[in-house]
Amino acid sequence: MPTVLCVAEKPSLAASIAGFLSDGTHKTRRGGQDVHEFVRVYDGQRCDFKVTAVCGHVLSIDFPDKYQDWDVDPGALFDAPVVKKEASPGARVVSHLEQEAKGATHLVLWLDCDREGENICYEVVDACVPRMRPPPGAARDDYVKRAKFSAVSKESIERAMATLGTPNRHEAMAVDARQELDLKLGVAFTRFQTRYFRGKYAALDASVVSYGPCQTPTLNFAVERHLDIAKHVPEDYWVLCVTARSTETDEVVALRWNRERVFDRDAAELFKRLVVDDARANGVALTAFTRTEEKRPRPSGLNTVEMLKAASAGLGMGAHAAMQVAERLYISGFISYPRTESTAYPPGFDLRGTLSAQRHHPAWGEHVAELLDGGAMTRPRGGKDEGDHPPIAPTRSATSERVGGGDAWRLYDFIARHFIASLSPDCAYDVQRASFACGGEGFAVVGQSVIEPGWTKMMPWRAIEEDPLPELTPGAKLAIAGVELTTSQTSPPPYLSESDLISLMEKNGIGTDASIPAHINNVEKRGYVKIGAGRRVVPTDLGVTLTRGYHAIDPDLALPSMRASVEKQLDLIASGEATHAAVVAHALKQFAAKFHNFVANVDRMDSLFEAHFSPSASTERPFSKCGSCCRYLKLVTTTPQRLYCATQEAVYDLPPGVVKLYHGRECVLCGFELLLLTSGDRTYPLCPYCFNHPPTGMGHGARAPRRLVSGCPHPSAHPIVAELSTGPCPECDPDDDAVLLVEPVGGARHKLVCSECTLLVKFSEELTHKVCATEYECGGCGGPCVEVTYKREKTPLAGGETRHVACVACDDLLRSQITLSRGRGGGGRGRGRGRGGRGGRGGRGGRKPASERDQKMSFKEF
DNA sequence: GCAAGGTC
Repeated sequence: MPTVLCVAEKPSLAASIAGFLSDGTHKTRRGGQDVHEFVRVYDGQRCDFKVTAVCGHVLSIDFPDKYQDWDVDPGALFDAPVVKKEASPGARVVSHLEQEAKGATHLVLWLDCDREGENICYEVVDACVPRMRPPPGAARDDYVKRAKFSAVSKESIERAMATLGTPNRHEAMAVDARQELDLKLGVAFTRFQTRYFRGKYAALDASVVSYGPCQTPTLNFAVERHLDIAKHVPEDYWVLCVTARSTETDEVVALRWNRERVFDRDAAELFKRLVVDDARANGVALTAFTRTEEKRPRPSGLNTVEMLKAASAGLGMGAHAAMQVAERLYISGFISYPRTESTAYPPGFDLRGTLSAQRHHPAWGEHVAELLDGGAMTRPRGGKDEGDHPPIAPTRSATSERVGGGDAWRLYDFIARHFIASLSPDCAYDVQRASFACGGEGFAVVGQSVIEPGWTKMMPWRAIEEDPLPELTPGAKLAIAGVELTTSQTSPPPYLSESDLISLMEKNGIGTDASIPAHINNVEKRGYVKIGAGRRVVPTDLGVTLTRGYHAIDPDLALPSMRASVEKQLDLIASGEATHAAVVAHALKQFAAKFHNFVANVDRMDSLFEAHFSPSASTERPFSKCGSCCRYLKLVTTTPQRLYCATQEAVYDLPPGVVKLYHGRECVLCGFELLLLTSGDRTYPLCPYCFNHPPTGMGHGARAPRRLVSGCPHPSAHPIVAELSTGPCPECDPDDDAVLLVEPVGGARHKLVCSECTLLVKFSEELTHKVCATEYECGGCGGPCVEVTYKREKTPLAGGETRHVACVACDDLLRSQITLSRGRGGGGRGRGRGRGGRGGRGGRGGRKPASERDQKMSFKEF
């Protein structure tokens, strides 16, 4: 008799399928993998049927042995071959398939109907076909068939059996491509990072510094929130709290201010006065009062992701742990298959039967009986049937003792309550909304009272809070009971909850319902995050440092968008629009380029690591203010010297030289505290942010912003330079945009230095107190004037006057007091720019760049 | 020692 071998993706499915196809007459041969046997007509003749299963993927991809050595250049992995090996050799799945395929005439593939299932089809085919004995002359497509089912129900399985097709090679190839790309990208980066950082930082106690296209974006979500918290600057705000008393019932209600809050104290006090005055004279006017019946809809069916979110947020169970508990409940027969994307039950699902099983439960049996007998039972709301498995439901009634108490009971309790709730009526409640006006300000208050609790009886934590408003008549006046101005500060957002993280991952296509818990577990295991109180995900120093590093080198490495773009390319393979080879080659080329760029610029991540993991971290001291978070930057004095923002994990390189604070002055562009850089015998203003991120639009036309000579790297067009500028350097080529600057040194300010050449213009040290740039133009030559302040006792001006505004080129007095010389100049130019920090900030301030002023003057005129 | 995806 011909033999039909059926292979499902998991043992539970094999049992269900055998049950449906044999009408329960199958016999089960137990073993490592169960085989269910029966006789049934196939293709017009009676056949022996054998239904068995694999356990997910049979094979898994890896590098050949010679690439297992970590001494191999990780960059070479992108071009390395890949091999498929048995996924779990201990399970002996391949030999089981070979054994059962021996002599079989037909193979029917019952793998899950998704891309991964399509790929497993071919893994099964490769193991089985060589051992089969197909009918003579039959083509492969005639004896290897794919069953496509949209639900695990008798109808759907029978329909699949009647409409067998062939496996989809394109979809399988898309999975092959994903496997190869994930492997190469992940392993190359992981090996490189691990070796690089572990060798370098003794304080880093991580055995593996892993990278992965899913785990890294997962970490990135947690770090993004961490940085939002770190850069939060508390802001004072004021809230007008008004309580009114109903003159009819004497009840007091607290009104909510329509402005909610204001950030200006004077404004808040003004509003308060207006309200107090009007309230005293006229009371509070009720401008509107409405009453509406609203519904809180019952839940739809429970899928895996929703279950994990609820377990984490409501039960305090980690996603990974919850999944393990769910699996145990499933194996023990208490709940249905816990891995599903569907939130709607398939048409044939026996909802009433499943509910009936709970009729005598001590905790909720009464409610269930009401639903069943009182005709109140409904279908779950909306939802989507993804065709994989029905939503998660209890399969039999159980008590805490029966399931083993603890987490198993808490999860079972939740699943059962959710299921019963989804079949219960919606919750109906009455909402009362009242609007008030007083002193030109609007106020509102909302109350609610339950009409019919419906499903919330089963899930009391989601019940409507009873909080009705007193009966109010529109047009009524209320007496004021109190007006108070309360002040508070804005607070940062909380750390991401695990439940939020799961939502973000799902929304951004990071991982699947089955792998999301694994990724979260991964980043925790690797020491990138810690799960804090309330299951909030708090990144560690290592996690923050790595993520900030990726952002400094190539943000794509950490952002979820990279995964999304790869998925798009894989879709092209699945739809047959592109070949596996073309897509893999293209993506590998991109990845390899990213890898080499990462290696070339890894020192940017290094700077961040040093701050946390090297002994030099202790030598940092608070120095100048960060314009971004308003906290102090730390000056790291080890070469190359740099400023480090601990709250934002940003590093700002500084050029060589001695840095000092510039009288607490701030850069008008970015708000960073300005520094004075002394290099050689000159001192220049320096903005640490603009030095690393030269302001755009501050250059001259298409030319990049220039940097000043003698070690000062600041763009000459920057407003702080313009502020000190006294006009073009008379010695330099006008095209060089060289400007004479007042040397910004505290105390004796009596030198002008050229921004490009080594020219020094010194005012008499004996007479001069200080020299400043001004906006005045010289009446003679049209050039800028300087303001000279003479020492009181030495002033050459009549009447003891000390201020003298004049032009250095035209004014005889000034010309007699200056000497020109050549300075030593400073060191070389600053190091490369563009490390750490954030993108540029908008805003343009200060005066016109010095070079734009229409000024012609030659040295001879001096 | 390394990824992500199945599943137990």
